[in-house]
Amino acid sequence: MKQRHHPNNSRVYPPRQSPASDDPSHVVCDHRLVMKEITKEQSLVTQLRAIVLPALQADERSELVAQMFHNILDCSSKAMAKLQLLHQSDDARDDGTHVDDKKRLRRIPDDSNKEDVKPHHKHKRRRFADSVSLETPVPHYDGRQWRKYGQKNINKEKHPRSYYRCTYRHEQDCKATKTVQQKDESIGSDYPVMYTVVYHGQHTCKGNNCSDSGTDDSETKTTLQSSSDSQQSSISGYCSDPFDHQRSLDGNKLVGKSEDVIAENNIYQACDMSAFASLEFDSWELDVLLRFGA
DNA sequence: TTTATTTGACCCGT
DNA sequence: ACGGGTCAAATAAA
Repeated sequence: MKQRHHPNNSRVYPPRQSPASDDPSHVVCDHRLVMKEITKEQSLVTQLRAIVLPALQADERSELVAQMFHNILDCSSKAMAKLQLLHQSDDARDDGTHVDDKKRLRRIPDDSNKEDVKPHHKHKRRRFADSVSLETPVPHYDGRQWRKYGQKNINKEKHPRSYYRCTYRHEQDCKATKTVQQKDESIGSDYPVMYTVVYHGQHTCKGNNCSDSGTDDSETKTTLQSSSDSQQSSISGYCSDPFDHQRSLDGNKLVGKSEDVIAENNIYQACDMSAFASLEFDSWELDVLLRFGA
């Protein structure tokens, strides 16, 4: 490694349409707005949980409170999952196109035989049939193991964009990738540096930490109690720092080091994980965060 | 020695 | 031609 890595950015996937028109596209905007609000709500609830639970005595009441927090987050996660389904079906209706660029729509041509025409091609250009973007102060802590494979300076962006693919890409042919880009400015002075994370493709791997749960909301039903001790004990023992912990989960050893700014906002690191709820974010992971935040 | 990251080059879609 | 996603050799770290 020659230099510190700065996963970066600003908004990668802006709202697709102006809400001004009354064509069907405004529905997509509504979805985005609602999803954004739910994400905020999840974040706030998670933060509140991190504050409240440690303050309670370890008794039945605290368990009840923990369960209630979990239920609230679970509801939000389900709502988010449903909205994403709606959002994706909107994309699917969009004449075979999807947004992956702030300036234009990328077409998805049917070039299934193109590769045969040009066998010398070193690599295929990935075509993103599905992607989910979110903003988070903890871009690497999503419970998956990622391996960085590229970084680029993006036109008109202050910070370079980092490219990650699933660690099990080769072993298990998992096609999932993600890009991380730091936003130019924070939402507010009391908020940490935010990153836009865009996930492409579904995880098909089954290896360590890589569940194959997909976005099925039924997968989020594990209880706080039952899900925590079994898995997290083997993980939380690695470190006491949220970023070290994240590194151990991610397998991206460097990424955490460059985020000193975020490290000053542990509460956000520890709590603002709810944005991943719709991305196969299991409760044990939230639980781990909770402990760090405590 | 193995594994992960960096980074310039390559490739493709627009 | 340009912008951005990916590759892969070189390099660093464990």
